[in-house]
Formats: sequence, C-alpha cells, structure tokens
Amino acid sequence: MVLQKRLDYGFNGYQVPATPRATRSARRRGTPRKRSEENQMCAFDLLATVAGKLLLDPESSPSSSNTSSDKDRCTVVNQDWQDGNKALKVEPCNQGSCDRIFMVSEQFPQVHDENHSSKESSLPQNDDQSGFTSMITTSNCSERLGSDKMVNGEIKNEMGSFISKIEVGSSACRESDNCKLDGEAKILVNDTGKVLIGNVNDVCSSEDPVVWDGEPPAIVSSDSSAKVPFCGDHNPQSSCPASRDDIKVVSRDDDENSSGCTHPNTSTKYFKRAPRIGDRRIRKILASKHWKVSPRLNDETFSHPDGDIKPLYRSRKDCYKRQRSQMNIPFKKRKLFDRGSGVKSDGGINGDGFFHSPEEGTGDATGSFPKLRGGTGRSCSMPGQRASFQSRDSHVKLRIKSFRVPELFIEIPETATVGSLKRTVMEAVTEILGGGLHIGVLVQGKKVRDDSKTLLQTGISHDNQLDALGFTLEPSRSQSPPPLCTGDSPHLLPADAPQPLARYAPNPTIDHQGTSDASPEPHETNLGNFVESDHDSAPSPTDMSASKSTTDSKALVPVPAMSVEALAVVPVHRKSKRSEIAQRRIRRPFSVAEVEALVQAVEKLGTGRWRDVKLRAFDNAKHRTYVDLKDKWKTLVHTARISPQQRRGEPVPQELLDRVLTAHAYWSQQQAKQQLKQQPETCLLL
DNA sequence: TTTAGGG
DNA sequence: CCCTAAA
Repeated sequence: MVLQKRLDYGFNGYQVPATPRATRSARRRGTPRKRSEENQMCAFDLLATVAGKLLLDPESSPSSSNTSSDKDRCTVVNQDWQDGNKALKVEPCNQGSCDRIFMVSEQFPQVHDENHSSKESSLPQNDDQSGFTSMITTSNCSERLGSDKMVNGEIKNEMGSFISKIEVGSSACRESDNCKLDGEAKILVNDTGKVLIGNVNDVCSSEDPVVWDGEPPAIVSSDSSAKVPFCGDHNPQSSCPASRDDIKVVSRDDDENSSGCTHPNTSTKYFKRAPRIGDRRIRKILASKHWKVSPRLNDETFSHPDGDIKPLYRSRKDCYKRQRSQMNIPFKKRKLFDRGSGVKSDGGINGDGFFHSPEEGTGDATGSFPKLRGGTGRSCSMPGQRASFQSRDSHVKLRIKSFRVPELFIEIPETATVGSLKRTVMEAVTEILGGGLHIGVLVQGKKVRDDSKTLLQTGISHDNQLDALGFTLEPSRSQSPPPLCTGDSPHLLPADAPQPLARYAPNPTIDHQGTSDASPEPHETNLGNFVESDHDSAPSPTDMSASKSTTDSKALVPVPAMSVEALAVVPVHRKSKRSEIAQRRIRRPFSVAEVEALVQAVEKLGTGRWRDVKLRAFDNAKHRTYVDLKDKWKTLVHTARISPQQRRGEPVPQELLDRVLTAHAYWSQQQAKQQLKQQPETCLLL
C-alpha cells in the first residue's frame, strides 16, 4: 500500500529549473542558450520569495551583542571584506545549525570614496548578480548540506540549503567579527524553514526560541506549506527539536480549495491568537485534510514574519496583478511595467508590507511577531540614525533567513523509514535547487533586473526603502522562451484561480489501477502509483521534472497548480490561443523510478508494444506518451552502452541499465526469431 | 492510432 | 522531444 502524501511548501507550481544537464543537452541539440537567457527569470520561476528587511544602523545600536549570539548559531561571518573579497570562512557549527552567511557588498561608487568603489568594481561580478558579491559561510549541518557554491557571484545552492531563512538586518552589530561595521551585507541562510526578518540585532541574537515557536503555525496554516526545519536554528532548546526530524508530510485531498487571498487574514488571526503554538500545532494543521492551499499566500505569509499580511492583500486583484507583473512579465516588458505601471509595489511579495520598518513595527506587527523583533527591532531604526548610517556606512547588512521551496508532492510507502523520507525530500528539493538557482532581488516589490545598478541606486540602503528588500530564489531557466512561460509559474497564480488546484485529483484514485494488474511482486513498479498525472494540457513544468523517486518507488511530484490561461495574461499574443503554435513540450527527464517502471514493463512486454507499456506502467502519467517511452527506451539502450563517463542526466542505476541491455537483447532476439519464422513462410508462399 | 526511426 | 512515414 502506498501512502500518498504531499509535502507542500507553499508553492504550487513553477517551472522546474533546468538541470545543468538539461542545459547541456539542450546545447548539444543545438539550442544555444545565452547566458542572458538563462539568467532571465520569468517571474513565475520564482521558487521562493523571501524578504529581508533592510535595516539601518542606528548609531549605537545595542546590537553589538548580537554577534555573539550568532556564533551560537554558527553564523559567524568573519571575513574582512575589504581585504579578501572572496574569503570564505567556515565555522564549525556548534549546534548543528546550518546557517550560511553571505556577505554582500553594497556598491555604489558614486557615493563612496574612490577607493572603495574601485575595490568594489574589482570584485567578481556576474552579469546576473553583479550587485552582489557574496561570501558564503557554510557550517556543515548534516550529511546533505554543504554544497553551496558561489558561482560568479551567484549563489548556487545545490544541496541542503533549500529551506533557508532570510534575515536582513542593519549593520547594527558592527562590533563583532560577524557584523562588521564596515557594512557588509549579511545574508544568513538557514535551513530552518522559517523566516526571520529583523534587525541584525534581532537576528543576531535570535536566541529567543519562543519567537519562532509561534511562527510556524501561522505560516503553515495559511501557507499550507510544510515547514521543514532541518536544523534547529533558533534555539537549541527551542521546540524545534531534532532538526530534520521535523519534516512534515501532509496529505491533502482537497488542495483545490485554495482560497487565495483570504488566507492571509486567517493566518494572521491565527497567528495572533496562538502565536506560540509550536510544532504540535503545526502538525495538527498539517494533518488536517482540509487545510487549504494557497500558494500565493504562502509567499506572503511566509515572508511575513509579522503576520501582518493584510497590507499586501488589499484586494485579490492587486495580488494578482502584482504577481503577474512580477512573475510573468517577460523581462523587457516587466521592466517597463515595473516602472510606470500602477501596479507598483502595493505590497508585493516583498513589497512594503513585507518588511515593516522598525518604526511601524510597534503595533500589531510587534504583537504578532514579537520575538522576531525582540526589543531590538525598534531600536534599530531611527530616521536620523539612518541618515547617519548612510553617510558613513557604505554597506548594507542583509541576512536571509529562509527561502521558500515550492510545493512538492511526495509519495512514499508507509513502510519507508523516516530516513528514506528525509532523503526523498532532500532529493526532491535538491533536484529543484540543484538545477541552478538565481537570486532575484526585489525592492519595493519590484524586481531589480539591472544588475549593474548599485545598491544605492536601487534604493537598497536608502532610508526610504529599507523596508522593502526581498530576495527570491529563481530556478535558472533553461528553457524560457517567452511563449513557454505561459505554462509556467503556477505558483504565481493568484489564489483567485483556484481551479487549477481543483484539477488535482486525490491520489487514491490514481493508485489502484496500476496495482490491479500489477504483479504480486511488491516491487512491481507501476508509475501509476506515484506518478502524478499531468495536468491537463497545461504543461506543468513542475510535475515530474522536479520529482525524483528513489528506488523504493517513492516519488516526489511537485504539484503544478496553475492553468495556462491564468498565466497567459502576460504574453500578449499568446493568451488567446495557446495552441496556436505547437509548443515544444517541456522537458521532463525520466526519474529513476520511471525508468525502473519502464524497464520492468518492457521486460515483460517487450519492445514494440509501447502502447501496452504505456498502459501498464505509465497509464497515469499523462505526459508520457508511448512515443516518449519508446524514445526513452531508445536512449536507455544507448546510455547503457556508453561508458558511465559519457552519460548525462540523472544517473541511472547500473542495475537498471543492465536490465535494459538484457531486455533489449532478449526482445531483439525474439523479434529476429519472429522474422525468421515468417521468412520461411513467405518463402513458401512464394 | 500505433510503430519505428531519423532528426 | 519532435516529426513522419508506414502500417
């Protein structure tokens, strides 16, 4: 019996980032990808959005102390930005936290003294992320973590840190190593699926366990996203216990009921009411089969530590609009849009509402998000201080505490071990993130596309903008011809369009048919059991692409939730009829599980009966046609014949490849025999 | 529509 | 994956 469960991280859809391999293959195929193209992210590509708050450094913020706390949390950053641009220091993690710190240098030559500017310019810059030259400090958290890489200024997170936190703080803590006064931007990425946004002070001293305890519930409930605190980052004593043991798997039968914008309120309420409910509460919520999914909200909620989401959702329309503007509009257009359109930042995901400026942080915000701000929050920012800060500090400190991960679907046997579950989740996430991520920067809810701009020019660190700085994880887009965009970015879809979700049929349905004809063998692989069927016509980029299944027939299937139409709004000419120009289907690499299923089916049915194979093993995978299966088999055979070094893509277990060869040989022989048999006959006839 | 192959 | 000829 297979238990179908879904891990919902809040995002319902997204274009799965192409894996490096995919890209490679694309190139091979003569589809040159320009750097720019790759980096160009479709808003809908946004995997996660987290915002940080840019805080100004109060003259003498009491912050100095915070640094120390950081150490506790293994978030020690101590490189001298000035001296070693790329210095990377990894500090042992005392408590198993997985914080990563990125040092970001704010660049704005104009304002700064010559020296500085020159220095800055010398820093490696990526056209993509030019504005950020980062340093990453990674503490090893666990087996899987640790492969963060800095690539041309881009933060590539291949393994663990998929769930991280973003904290943005002012340079309040300038005394300590970590928090240098010289103003580096500090971004701390933590694995805890929580967002901590606040002053550096707060951040640094996020010792208050309580703070976060209360958070999860609110976030989760509204989000319908499962929090996956892998590492207890907050407090060792906090309720977030055994780091990774907290993966929550939620079974959802009624995702379709996403209520979109309405959630925020609920969540807020909830939050306020039971700000301290911890994991228990979360679990409960998660366990509930009726919780609703509202991807968009998730974003908001998630990023809204304050729980003050209202501002963001003035109206559904707004939300929708905003989203679209941010996510779907093609680069060029978006740019224009951002500037002139009225969409403006009405509290975009990372808009104003996102971060409350310290001053505002008093009212309900404080109440709802008390710990976060912890006394320091307010202290951090006095207008006057800001000014001074600016004048003397050329750096901004950012701390990214967490990023959001797109919704995932997980199916795993009840008998699977927790460990395997963890692995499965990890794989799924890794696959998503491993494809290469890009970081998007949003200021005032607007995406900053011009990487050449300095932070200052962008408004980051400017006193009037400090409240709206956001970061987004964007899958590097390997295939992002504008047209394709239509099908992407489900997560962008405003909650207003619940239908997409509705399409998602409860898994139970799917299960059986595959099993029915399945052989008694426990391992009979029938993808029907775990391969989510495609969503209608809409190419659901999310789908299998990001799913990875382990041999145990567990599979993760990100759930696409958007309808093409909904997203189509952006591409002007495309919205009417998407079928006009046949779009190339999105690439969906076969997962190992699928391969396994395929091999098994072919072993039994032989080659040449692709329709049967399809019916047998992929009946529920609508996106896999018999032609696809045939093609896959073809490539599998080829793959099996070449040396492992030449293979690309997700490595297929040798065992499977061997079976492929065996089966192929066998059936080829059979075919030959058949022909031989017929030969004589024909001869005779003749 | 399904196969079988080349692109 | 796509495109098609052929069945």
